[in-house]
Amino acid sequence: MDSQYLAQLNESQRAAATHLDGPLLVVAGPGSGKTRVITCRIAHMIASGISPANIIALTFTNKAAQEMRSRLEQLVGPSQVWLGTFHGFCVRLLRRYARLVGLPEHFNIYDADDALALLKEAVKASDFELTHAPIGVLANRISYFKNRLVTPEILESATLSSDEYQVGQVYPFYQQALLRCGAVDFDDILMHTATLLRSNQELRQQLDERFRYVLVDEYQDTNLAQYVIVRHLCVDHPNLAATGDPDQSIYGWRGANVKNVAHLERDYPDLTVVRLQDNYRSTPEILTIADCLIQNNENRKPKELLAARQPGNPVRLAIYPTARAEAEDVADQIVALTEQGDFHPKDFGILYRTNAHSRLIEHALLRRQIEYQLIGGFRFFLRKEIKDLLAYLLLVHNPEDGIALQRAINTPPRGIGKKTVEQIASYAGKHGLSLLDACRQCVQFAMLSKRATTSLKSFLSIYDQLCSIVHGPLLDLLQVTIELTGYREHLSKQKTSGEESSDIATNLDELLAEASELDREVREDQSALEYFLEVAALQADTDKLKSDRNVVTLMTLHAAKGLEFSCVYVLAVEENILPHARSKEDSQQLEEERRLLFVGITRAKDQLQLSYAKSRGFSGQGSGVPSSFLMELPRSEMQILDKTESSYDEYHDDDSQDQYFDRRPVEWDEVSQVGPEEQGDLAVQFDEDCQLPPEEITASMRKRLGRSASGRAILRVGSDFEASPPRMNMALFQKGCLVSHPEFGSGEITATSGHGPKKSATIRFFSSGDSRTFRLSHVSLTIEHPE
DNA sequence: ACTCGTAGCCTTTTT
DNA sequence: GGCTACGAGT
Repeated sequence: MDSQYLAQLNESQRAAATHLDGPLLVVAGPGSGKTRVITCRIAHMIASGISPANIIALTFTNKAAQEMRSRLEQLVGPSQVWLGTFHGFCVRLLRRYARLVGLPEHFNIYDADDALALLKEAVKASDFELTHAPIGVLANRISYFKNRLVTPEILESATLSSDEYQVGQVYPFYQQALLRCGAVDFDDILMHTATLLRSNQELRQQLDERFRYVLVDEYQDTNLAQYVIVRHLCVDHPNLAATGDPDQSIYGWRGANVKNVAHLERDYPDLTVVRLQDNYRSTPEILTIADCLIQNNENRKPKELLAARQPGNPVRLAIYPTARAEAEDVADQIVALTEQGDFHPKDFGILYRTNAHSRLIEHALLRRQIEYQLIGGFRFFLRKEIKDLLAYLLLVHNPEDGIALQRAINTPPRGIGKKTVEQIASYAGKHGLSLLDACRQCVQFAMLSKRATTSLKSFLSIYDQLCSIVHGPLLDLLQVTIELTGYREHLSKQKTSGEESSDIATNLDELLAEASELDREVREDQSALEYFLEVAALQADTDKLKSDRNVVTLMTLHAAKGLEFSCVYVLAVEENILPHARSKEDSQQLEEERRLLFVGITRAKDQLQLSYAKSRGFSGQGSGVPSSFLMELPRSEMQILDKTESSYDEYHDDDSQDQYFDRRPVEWDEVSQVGPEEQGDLAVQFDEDCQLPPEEITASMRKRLGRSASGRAILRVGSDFEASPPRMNMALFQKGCLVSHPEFGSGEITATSGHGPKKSATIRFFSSGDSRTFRLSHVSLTIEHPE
């Protein structure tokens, strides 16, 4: 029975899965069967007599938790194992022990919008001018503080750089405001929990005892707060099993600290480390590319990716004239591949750096009537109509919630304007009242205009009626809210196009459906309302991703972590986009960007295309410069699809959807030889006479990057190693040399560094004036002899 | 108090 | 290209 599922595991997987007591670190490369190991391990633990109630497994996303739960259920059926996200777990704890950290039990959870609104108020209240930092930056800084457990109190006694000074001034005000509203933001959820565990020994011991076996997934993405939480749960029972991959650490900007992985060895000297290096997901071609890329990270322990699969297709690097062409071609490819019947829509994942990049590809897919699901962007619960209604529920749940009140008080518009709210707020401030109580007193003492008083009365009456049914079914509560507020009438009055209003109606229905579903699944000891609000606050959009829908998936690289697709397209691999412009100053951040691309690449099972466009529609960004990461990839191992020199208009004519076929005259297997007309074009000139020390020659030099005169797509595969490997004298590339780069044109070498296969040259290009550094073994340079 | 128009601002990535 | 915040008009 035990052996049934253990037998499916390889040796190291089994070692990890059968480890019971004591600290364990599983370093699991992409596609190495990590989730399977975790679920098998839990199953094994239960089979070995460990009570499921003593086991907790923490993930970052609900999606990951669900995946794990369903796979565990396949093995052992429903169990009492605590399986959930960090945030979900922490909220549960905080609900129970709210008072220990100074929170009301019915605290509300603020999403980014609410938190930002509150921060704005706090900034106003603090009387500091924000001439320099935009509010968003401020919010990020505060978030960063919180993730590192820097409380306002600590901040007081700290010396701040001028950069941090402003944040230091505003942060305490913001935190006070949250407290007054009886609310927490996302970061508070972790920070308060860490505080709770740190300052309550007894409770800590209790929980340590209760959760004797702790599993943490994606450990490389834990921040200090999460580290502290986990650490405090694993003192008396140090049975912590962390799984992760430092190469997939992509949340440093959110305070995640890869060093937490290394700290495990410090904290637990008897740590058992298991490495899962066999990759069952991707073809060797894809893994080679991934490996070449990630090796460029200096700050990294070498790690191998061992391909378990048979060779497949080469990875493709596609170059497009415009972002539009990129989108259209990718869509064409998907049409072609699905029509051939080899792939289904659900096999495709289209990944990009920022949400904004989804637009063009969405258009392209829409026009071809390819169904897709877009992950990220705006979440369901962030929609205006949803938030409007939720504001009432939040207020009913927690009367202190000033942000919710301000949203609800005049939606739908009932004549309570800014001015009135200001008066109420100032009255509340003076008397130390919540906004809601201030409202009541203002009505009672008739302190406002008659009109405002009447409106306020009706608002308060709605509120009171809702409160009276708060313990009933959630569905009723929502429906009564809609009725009493006249929300539907309000919507129909709005001048929205038919399409939009039907969208909104659908959203409302969906909300009601969700509510009635929660009514059914809510546990006895829990308030349906509270549960609902938690779900609304903590459910990310990625969680709604449904792998059973047979549609193409679009999402950011971040959201793609943990997923896999047969065919992956990574769009806009361009300088200032994939190494994002804002991450280039700092080498740490740059490496994180590299890991991000690594994550993208390793999502692919069978086919992978990386692409960039020479021009990308809107202003400034991504001026068509390929990502420096692409320079780190061996062209010899890739297929180049260059669509830049063809006439895009011609290609783009309406009924030209077969263009993709037309322009792939060369099949995968036929591409080893170079046509005669192209030989003169060979990008690399070889000096046959020159004797080289062997280390000056690398396999990667045996490459050919070709492009036909007509500019038609030329496919090259560098597997023809036997075909007289040409030798190039790297010594020829010296400072002052004039060279030509296949993608950037002519330039001058301004510096060289390194030796042997690592030798690289810095080139200043004449056209752009930019300097870039290339590893010579990875780039095809032509030496230009000035005649 | 609300609606409509425009100018300036953006733009990472997410629980 | 898209949204938001702010301002003038009703």
